[in-house]
Amino acid sequence: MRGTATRVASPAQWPGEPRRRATIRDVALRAEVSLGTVSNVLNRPELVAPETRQRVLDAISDTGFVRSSAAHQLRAGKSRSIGVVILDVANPFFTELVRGIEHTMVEHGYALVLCSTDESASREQRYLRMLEEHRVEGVLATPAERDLTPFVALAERGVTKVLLDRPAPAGRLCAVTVDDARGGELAAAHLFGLGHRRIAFVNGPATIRQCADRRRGARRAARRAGLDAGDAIWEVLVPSLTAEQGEAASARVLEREPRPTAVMCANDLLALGVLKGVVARGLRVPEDLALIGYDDVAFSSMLSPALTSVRQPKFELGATAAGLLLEELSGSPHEHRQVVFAPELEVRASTTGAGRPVGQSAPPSAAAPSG
Amino acid sequence: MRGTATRVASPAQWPGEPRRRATIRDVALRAEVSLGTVSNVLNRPELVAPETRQRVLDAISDTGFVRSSAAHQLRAGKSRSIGVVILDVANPFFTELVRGIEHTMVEHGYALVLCSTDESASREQRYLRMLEEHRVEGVLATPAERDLTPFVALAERGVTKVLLDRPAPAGRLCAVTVDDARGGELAAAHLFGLGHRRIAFVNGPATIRQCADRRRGARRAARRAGLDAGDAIWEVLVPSLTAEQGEAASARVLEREPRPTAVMCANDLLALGVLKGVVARGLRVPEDLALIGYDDVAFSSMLSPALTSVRQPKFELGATAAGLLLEELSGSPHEHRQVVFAPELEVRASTTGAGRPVGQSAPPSAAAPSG
DNA sequence: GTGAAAGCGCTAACAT
DNA sequence: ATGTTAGCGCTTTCAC
Repeated sequence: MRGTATRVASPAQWPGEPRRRATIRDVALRAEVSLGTVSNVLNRPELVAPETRQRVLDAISDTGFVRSSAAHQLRAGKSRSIGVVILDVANPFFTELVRGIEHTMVEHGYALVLCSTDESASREQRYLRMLEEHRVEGVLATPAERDLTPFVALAERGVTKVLLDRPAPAGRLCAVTVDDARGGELAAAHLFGLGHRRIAFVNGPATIRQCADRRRGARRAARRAGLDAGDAIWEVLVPSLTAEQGEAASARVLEREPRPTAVMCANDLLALGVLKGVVARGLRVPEDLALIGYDDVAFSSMLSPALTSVRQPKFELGATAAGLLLEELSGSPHEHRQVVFAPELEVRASTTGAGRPVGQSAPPSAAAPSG
Repeated sequence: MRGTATRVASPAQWPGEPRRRATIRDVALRAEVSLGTVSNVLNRPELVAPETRQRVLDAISDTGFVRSSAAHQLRAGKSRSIGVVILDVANPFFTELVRGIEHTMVEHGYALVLCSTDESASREQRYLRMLEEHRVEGVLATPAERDLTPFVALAERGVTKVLLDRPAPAGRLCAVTVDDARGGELAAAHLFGLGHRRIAFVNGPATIRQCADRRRGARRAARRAGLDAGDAIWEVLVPSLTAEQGEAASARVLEREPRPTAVMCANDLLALGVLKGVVARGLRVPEDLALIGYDDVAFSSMLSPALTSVRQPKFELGATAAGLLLEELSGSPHEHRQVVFAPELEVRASTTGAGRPVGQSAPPSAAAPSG
């Protein structure tokens, strides 16, 4: 007789009991079918008779059954998850990137495990280990160190990997980057085009690839403008790319004789600090000093004056990286590729004065400062 | 004979072969010990003779063995991971919170699965499902909707849970919040204390609890200052808490007759927008209009003038939530608790004019505007 | 269309 | 100190 359960698969548990989670077996018992049938309802419902299927579905909701992804993964061999290793969750550049990644991965049914290393190699190490234990199918990462061996090693142990914002050793890995030299060139060329001839470049250490590349681009722009890079660009080094460092650097910039007519910063945070320092000294931007940032983070357009900046396609960067990973995971014949995005110059009032504040006519374009 | 392997546990796999991952069994074969011994080396090394242990360790590194957390979890019944569900990864408030959580959880050997819902109930639903499938031991979450039933349901299915920045139904769940009414009161009281009598409050919809609470606090401050809340505080409603909305609101604020002497914003982004709009119209902050934000996000102190704001202890909020979760997970007798943090007023130049720019003497405190 | 059974990689209790 | 063994919850042939 159907109605007589031989074993209790009770969803209404004994109160006080630490309630065991329902398994596929409990569902089978309650629906009075076999274990395999429940699995079929879960994975290939079309194989199961509608009536049976419904009974199983009811049993599932009655018991509050939720499949165990551990058991699933163990049996099926795939975790349907990927690891994302970034340098800093608190940095808007990376969070935009993550959104891009999430957008495409979630669509394909993958879960993201996000790891923020705070640029520490040991934290990175721990996280990579954890991701490997979780058998993530792939990893998207911005390496904390120059040395890529841990990543190449991981790749050789069979974990598919795509590098973010970091070129890979040719042919060994896929990578998605932005052309930072081009970005530096865009920024500097913009300033030279406006007539500036003495530019301060507030930059981070050359050990950071992005900083080195942007510097290279800026110097290229100088040469292309027929200038001597050493004369036209005066580099002010800061240890880290923060607003505090920018403010400190502004003092050094303004003391310099002859005073630079423009400041170019390695990122928007530095520019924010410079802006604060400059304004505090009673100088006007861009009339007394033009200012340009890098990254075009969300608040840049809202500053007064709005900050000219170089935009990186952060969301697309993430989405593309995810796409490459999916391609590689799909198993279709795959050649490691590097995708390089082009940065874009976003011109605003901090260099041209041409911002158009609401309800007030735009001031005339600032005259090019005398060389 | 030891040296004669009966089966190949070769780490040097056949090239072209999709290389199977080494299992504990491969390690045992290579180290010529039993499966259980390898497990012991992994989990209770003190039980294994040093010499044997070393042989196993060598075999582990030779084979590139990495334990499968799926199998581990299946057997051991614990996933050593928790889920963190936030509204928006791109919001600095949440990323600081996450850092706080990560800080304490990683110390205790837990992995974090971060989920950003973008305030969508359906995404939240999907994520909760996924977390449950992963058998996370607990969930820290900021619910996307007012309705907490999905969370309470989850809790009743045995997943430990702590609510973030959201009070819980009494005794049903743990929760960690900041006293937003108090924060609103602090901000408004500060302005009243400076002599302001006509304050514009740029606020989001009352359906957002934080907005409603901050409003309530502001009105309480008015009453405590012996003022009529309706006269002293003029609310300007915006649909979302963004800089764009702040800029738009600034126009409305300035058109009002008599013009308010101060603006209080429901968050720093709104304040940033207001600042931009106000400056664009040629008004000075705080001389013509004082401005105060909420959240004290990173860039606020770097604005010109530096923004007075109400700080929320974001990191501690996260760390405390993680602590509550750990306590509950530890199985020790536990009563659901609500921890309420006190916000703090961070006074800067945008209300007092007393900022002290580097290398320049501080201007005298702005005189209180006439009532 | 449904059920029985093998086994994914690991842990822990027990035997030696 | 080391080996043997029974599952954890699930998927997936393969019979029926």
